[in-house]
Amino acid sequence: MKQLPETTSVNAQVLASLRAAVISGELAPGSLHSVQNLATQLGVSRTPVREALIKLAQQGMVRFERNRGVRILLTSLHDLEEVFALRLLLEPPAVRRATTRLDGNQRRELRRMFAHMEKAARADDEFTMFEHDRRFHRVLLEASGNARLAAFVDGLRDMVLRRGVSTARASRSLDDIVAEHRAILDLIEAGDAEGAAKAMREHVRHTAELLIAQEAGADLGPGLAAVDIDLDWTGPARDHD
Amino acid sequence: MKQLPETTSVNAQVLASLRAAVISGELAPGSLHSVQNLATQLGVSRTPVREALIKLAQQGMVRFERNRGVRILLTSLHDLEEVFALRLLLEPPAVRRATTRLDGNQRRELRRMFAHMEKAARADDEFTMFEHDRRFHRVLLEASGNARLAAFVDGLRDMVLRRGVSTARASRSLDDIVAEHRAILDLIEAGDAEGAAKAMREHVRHTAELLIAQEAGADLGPGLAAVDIDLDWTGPARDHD
DNA sequence: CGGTGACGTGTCGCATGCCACTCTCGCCCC
DNA sequence: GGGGCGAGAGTGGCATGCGACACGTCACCG
Repeated sequence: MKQLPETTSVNAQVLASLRAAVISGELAPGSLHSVQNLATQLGVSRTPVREALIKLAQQGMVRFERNRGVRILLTSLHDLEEVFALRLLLEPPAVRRATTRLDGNQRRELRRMFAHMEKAARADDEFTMFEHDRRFHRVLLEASGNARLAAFVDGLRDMVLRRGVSTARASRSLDDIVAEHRAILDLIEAGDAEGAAKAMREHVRHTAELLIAQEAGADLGPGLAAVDIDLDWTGPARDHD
Repeated sequence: MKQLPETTSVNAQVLASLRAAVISGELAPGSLHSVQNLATQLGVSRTPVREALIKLAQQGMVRFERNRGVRILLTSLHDLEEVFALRLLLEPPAVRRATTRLDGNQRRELRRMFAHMEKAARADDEFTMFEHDRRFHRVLLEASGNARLAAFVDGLRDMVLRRGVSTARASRSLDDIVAEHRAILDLIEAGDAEGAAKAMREHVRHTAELLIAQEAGADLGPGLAAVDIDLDWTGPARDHD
């Protein structure tokens, strides 16, 4: 038997497909779909589709509307604020912790992800870039030793991807993004937990500001992207830099 | 028609029942159950039970084992560490934020929850006490304006309840718990965001230490509850007080 | 001509059928 | 008597049946 034991369940495949469809915008935000239709398109029955949608609903990507269909939820400005406020609270401490706990495999994996990011950036391959960006962050989160934290933050990224993938380019080059990750990686390699945490904080904050400014601009028309939002709940004294 | 439109779906009822059963220990940690059995006991079909279990599985309370049944997961020491590390990272900033954003209704609700806690403590009604404890925290989390944060932290409490409800009494009286909440409430009422955040931090940390020490004692035998755990990832310089 | 109500279509939520797989237990062979 | 194996019961995962409800349409009535 050469048949590999890696028989991914139908449910998992459907979940991946639907998640990708929502993120890519193939299922437009705000639109309504029936489970039956989605099931037919995916070539499976309604059950696994419904179960996958339940999971997505728990994550906040869709919402069931009784006897009407399933609504693809849109990512509002407030959603972005929530996501980045949480990432600002969680990722820097996770990196601080990860720096001292990283084992050999994780360190190697982190370097590998970063290398892929660099390569993708040189090739101007946006999709691959963000793919490994996400995995870079995930390795760090898992290295913190807190699986719940890792899963939660990783899930938050889905919300952002829908807005971010195709728009981030406008305001920040792929090289800039790589540079921010390089800073984080270097400080981790140097064992500077505090510096790495601070670098991560700046990275997340920077990303947040660009995305939110852009989103606000898109909502309110061009030119008035300066919205008064404070994402950073971290400390007692906040000075808007 | 006086029939209220509040017809809770079967799924929601099943979800509540199963969650309560897991938390109360009626479904013992580590035990295996079939969907068919649970459905029969609840008087419904397999479908809503399965869907509710999928939600619980996403939350980490149970796990599906193919062709074997549904495993009720146990809360390990490490799980408690994860939960409280997250609560320490999230709840103090949430309270800091909530203090300045609390509206009239929320403030009233907060006072009401606290009053119920006091009353339950006087009546030595542990269950009602923890019920309103949870709602007290939830009001605060929601007042922070971050719904994702509120939902996430509230979900984390399920993990703790299973261990906490029947054991917390051993090391801390209900009055002590009320006192910690009174401190938080007073500082919020006084508009002292920083103080309230600090009080919340101490409250969570205190709860964590008691539960974890107790759990570690239960696991390793009595007398060696002094386990080296640092939950607090918050800042650069940690001094174990 | 405008409003209203009944009907038809489409949908979810719940129930049930079906299949492949796992585990157990007892029988049969050695 | 002991050990291996096969049949049966039980399970989750997927497919499908079924009823109640929401909404759009259109005919009918005022």
